[in-house]
Amino acid sequence: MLSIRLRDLARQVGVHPSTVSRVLSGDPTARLSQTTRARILQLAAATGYRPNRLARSLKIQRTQILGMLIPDITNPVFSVLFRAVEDAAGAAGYNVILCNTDDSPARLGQHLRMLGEGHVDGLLLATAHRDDPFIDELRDRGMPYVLLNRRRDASEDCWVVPDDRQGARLAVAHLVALGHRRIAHLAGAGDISTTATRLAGFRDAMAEHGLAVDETLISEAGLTEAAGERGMARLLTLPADRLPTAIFVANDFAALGAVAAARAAGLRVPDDLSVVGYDDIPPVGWIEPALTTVRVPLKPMGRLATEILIQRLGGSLAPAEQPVQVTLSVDLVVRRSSAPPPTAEPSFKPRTRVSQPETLGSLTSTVERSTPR
Amino acid sequence: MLSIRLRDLARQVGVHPSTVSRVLSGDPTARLSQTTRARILQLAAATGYRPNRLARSLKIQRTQILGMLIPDITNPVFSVLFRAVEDAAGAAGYNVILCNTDDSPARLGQHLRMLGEGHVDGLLLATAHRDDPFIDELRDRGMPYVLLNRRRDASEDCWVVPDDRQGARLAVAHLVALGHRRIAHLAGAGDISTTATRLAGFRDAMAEHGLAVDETLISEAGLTEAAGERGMARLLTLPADRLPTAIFVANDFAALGAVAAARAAGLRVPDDLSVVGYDDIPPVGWIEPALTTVRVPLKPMGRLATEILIQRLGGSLAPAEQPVQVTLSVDLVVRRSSAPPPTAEPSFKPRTRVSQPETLGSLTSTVERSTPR
DNA sequence: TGAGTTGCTGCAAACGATTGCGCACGCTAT
DNA sequence: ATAGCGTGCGCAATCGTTTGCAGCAACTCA
Repeated sequence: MLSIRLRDLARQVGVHPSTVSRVLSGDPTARLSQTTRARILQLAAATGYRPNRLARSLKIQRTQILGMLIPDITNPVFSVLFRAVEDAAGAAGYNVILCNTDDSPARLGQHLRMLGEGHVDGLLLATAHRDDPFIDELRDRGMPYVLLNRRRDASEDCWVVPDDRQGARLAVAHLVALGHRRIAHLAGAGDISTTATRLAGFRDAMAEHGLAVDETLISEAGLTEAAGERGMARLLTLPADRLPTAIFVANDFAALGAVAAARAAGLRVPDDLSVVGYDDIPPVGWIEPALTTVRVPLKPMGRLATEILIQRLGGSLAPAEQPVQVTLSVDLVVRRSSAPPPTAEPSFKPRTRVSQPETLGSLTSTVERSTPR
Repeated sequence: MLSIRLRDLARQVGVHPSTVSRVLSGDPTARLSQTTRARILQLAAATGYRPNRLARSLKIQRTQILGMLIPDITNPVFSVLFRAVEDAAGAAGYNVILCNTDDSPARLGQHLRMLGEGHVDGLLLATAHRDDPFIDELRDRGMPYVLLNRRRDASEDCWVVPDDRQGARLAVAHLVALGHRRIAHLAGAGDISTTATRLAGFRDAMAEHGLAVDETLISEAGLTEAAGERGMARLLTLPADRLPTAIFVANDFAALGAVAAARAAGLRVPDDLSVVGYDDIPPVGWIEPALTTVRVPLKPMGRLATEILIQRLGGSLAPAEQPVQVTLSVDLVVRRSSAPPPTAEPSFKPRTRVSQPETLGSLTSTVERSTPR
């Protein structure tokens, strides 16, 4: 990249580099004659001069680059999240460096080290664990960041997360309304806020409906399709009278696995077993049966987190500022994987409206057309 | 990011900054006493010193950052591609800035301008059009780049693309072997190399099998689900005796749309209509019926392109070097969306082996288990 | 003893921008 | 005539590194 420099421009116009800099950066305090301004502008346009951002960044201590860490871009949850982040960042003149960690502390640390060496102004983190020590380090070094999707426990971090407690309640309320009583839950890792909250929400919702939680129906499986298969397979070893008639799964991938395992065991979905997933990634609308799931507002989350981060960067970086913590409402998308349980008559209250004063989110459910696509 | 500087370290140890720099960057030509070396290393570790990459980059004229441009990360084709790129880049010590263009020239130009201002060492482009003028500009400015997935016509660019001609032939050979004679094609845009080549390959393959191409069965639709629906709907307006019994679609998204439109018109897939897609994005293995499609080796493509780019960066940047141009073999994944045509008896040669001396790729097909997942 | 070699480190100029400060000029007011 | 002020621009330091070159001691060899 052999490029023309500020100095070259200045020499050609016959002025000092500082003058060119002032003209080009539109310094409002500078008093410049219209003639030199015009000559500089014209020559800059003619030569196609582009300032060297590297030098500029070094001087002004800002790169206009953000870093984003996610487990895996191949997962639609994160690709949608990133897309929203990149759009919002681009609109504000920022670029984004994206790093996949596979939730491995080693890769996380490695990326964080690279990013911490000065090339990024701030960080969007979608990889947080509930007690993540890496984030403390960032905080100590004064690197601005916002957590996305997952958050830490009792922290002073800024974050934007979905209302997972509400999501779990919507799912359970839906299944209960259909007539289910024995409801299982396939949980994710306990050290991740999203899945931990979904589990807690599940327990709460069961209690609110006066249903005892059978601990054998709760298992920590994981968030992959394979994990869902294993978790479901484990449940299916229970004696027939203790089998669940419905299952709420911590995310859509695992739900896909659960459906596969149930079918492999000869069960029909939703006739013999209702399945509710979480996230609403696009493919689950296409499969047979289309999955009932909790929709997480990924795009607004990504946009919001980015705007919060950028605002922090622009403003005073006083670390004493109040952290911004946002919980976004989710909603239930009812498709074809959920139905009344085999033996039961349909619930006498097919559309129960559960009171839940302490959550902000609405309890509305979206019902989608379920015609073949 | 209040950070300790090289100078601070030097002062504490009582040596000149240059000495510290030499120790820390492991300069092989420098002859340094073991004692100073040890003291510097120790203090650096103790203080957690991290060199400022920005300053370093400015000096050495390399940022260790790559840029990648793609239409949309939300499309699995590109998220898998990016994942492979990021892995390969990370292994070589590079970060990657990712930009979505939505195939819009405006956004492309905007991103290219930002990236061209000095923060990236090279570019991976998955957005090329067959006569892309933006790329000429890059070339003129001496910015190293490698095209990925799509390429330009008759150019001196480096690129890594799938063998789309072979892919189209595999698809057609498969359909012909099943007994199909009236085969339609839903094409993508003509100014993009992948889809243009798939169309050309389709024509060639039909000719090779002695089948006339009915031009009314070829339509340029687009690469989205909606485009596939529209394209299929258009075909379905043909009189019954001119309808195709099979359709080869330029990508999986459009194939999904085609399946939906066919069903909406009362056709069964594959009983009344066979559908073959392209790319093999993960969801098409989950849907009902699982889609027969051409698998593109996205991960190897991404890895290879990155390695080529990085090698160029490391070596002499002589622009006179021979461009590296790689075409990767694809293969056919036979699932459930393709079957013999309604009226015909199965082909007498169910597994024809077509000779195609001029392509390098093998003609093997992969047959997947098609049990419900 | 003196010239040449080797081992270690400092000096200072880059890289390409930004920016506080001050100088010189021309104008007005006293 | 001189002080005072506004305008337009140049000077030079700075951001935090890297690196070619020079210099100085101690040691080797004739």
